[in-house]
Amino acid sequence: MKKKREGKTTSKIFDDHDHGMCFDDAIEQIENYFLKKNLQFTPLRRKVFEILIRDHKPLGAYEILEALGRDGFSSSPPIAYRVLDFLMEHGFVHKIQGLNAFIACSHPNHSHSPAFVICRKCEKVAEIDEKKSGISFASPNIKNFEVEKTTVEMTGVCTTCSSAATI
Amino acid sequence: MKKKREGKTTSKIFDDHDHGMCFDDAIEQIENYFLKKNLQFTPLRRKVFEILIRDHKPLGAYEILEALGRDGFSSSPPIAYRVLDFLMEHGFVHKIQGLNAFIACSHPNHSHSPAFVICRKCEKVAEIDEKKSGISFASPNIKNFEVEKTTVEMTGVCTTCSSAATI
DNA sequence: CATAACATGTTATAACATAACACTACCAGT
DNA sequence: ACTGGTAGTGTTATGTTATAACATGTTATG
Repeated sequence: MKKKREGKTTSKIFDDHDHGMCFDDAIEQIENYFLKKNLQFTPLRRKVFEILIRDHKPLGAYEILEALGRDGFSSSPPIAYRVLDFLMEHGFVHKIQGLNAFIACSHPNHSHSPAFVICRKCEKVAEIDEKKSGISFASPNIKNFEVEKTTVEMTGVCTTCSSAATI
Repeated sequence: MKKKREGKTTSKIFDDHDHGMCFDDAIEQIENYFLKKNLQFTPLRRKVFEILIRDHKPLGAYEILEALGRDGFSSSPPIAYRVLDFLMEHGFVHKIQGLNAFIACSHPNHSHSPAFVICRKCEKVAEIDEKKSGISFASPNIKNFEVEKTTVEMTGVCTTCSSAATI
């Protein structure tokens, strides 16, 4: 394995929601959304989403595949990538470019341009609002260019990791 | 090839600098920087930088390797990745995460957090200032987290591509 | 029930990236 | 000059991430 993605520790910014609640809510929200949009929330799609929302940390496609395999699903790469693409299209999953990994959306009811804070030591990731981040997309439209999608990732070290150890 | 990276067309935002000038200036700037910092601007490093600044478009590591091979350098993967890492450390090259590609820095004299505008049709990329982008990092520091590096990429369609064809 | 659209399965391979080690050149201290 | 350290490059092998292409199954609909 190139990286471990274990997530030993935790910093405040990463803990501002009730995760048990988040899980149930998230499942309900995605169910409602799919119903409303007449999309199929198939067992495979449900499983992939559950794997992601359960851990609520970024998982690589091949980690998701392993989990699928353990749960009796097919685990050849296109399976994961297709479902992930689908869930991303509808905003329930985001890709963390800096980690080549995928994470369940923390704010599925907003139509938002997500921003992520990534600890390079514990690899915990928080999805944040523009407001909280101190970042602001005052006008996401640039002259002569129509922006369709924004990627914003902030990498650094969380308090817990920085206080815990030698850099 | 998975992708072509041809860059057929052009939109205003992508053309706001004199590229001939940019090339010479850039070489001079990097030379001065290396001199000042007592770093070696070796033939290999120079060549990689030239390849990138010459095209001034994002190139994949393996495209750079091909170019190195054509110019008589070794072209095994670590060669490119090592030099690219080195040039990135010093801010002369950036990685475009959305394309798994590398591009020479357009503003090497700023110490900046670059932002990129990427046309998903022609794959042209522009590096922009915070100000021009309408984006602003009002306070890149987040409570309980020290941001070391930001990734900002805006993907969409440039005017030329959108006016040229059916979406 | 035909058929179109969608979903999943499978094989193979492409594209991207790093580990580990070898070799050379150069410089500093003795 | 010898020694040892550092930096740069070269090489082999392999690890990791992602997609193409095609087959099969499943569902909704006329």
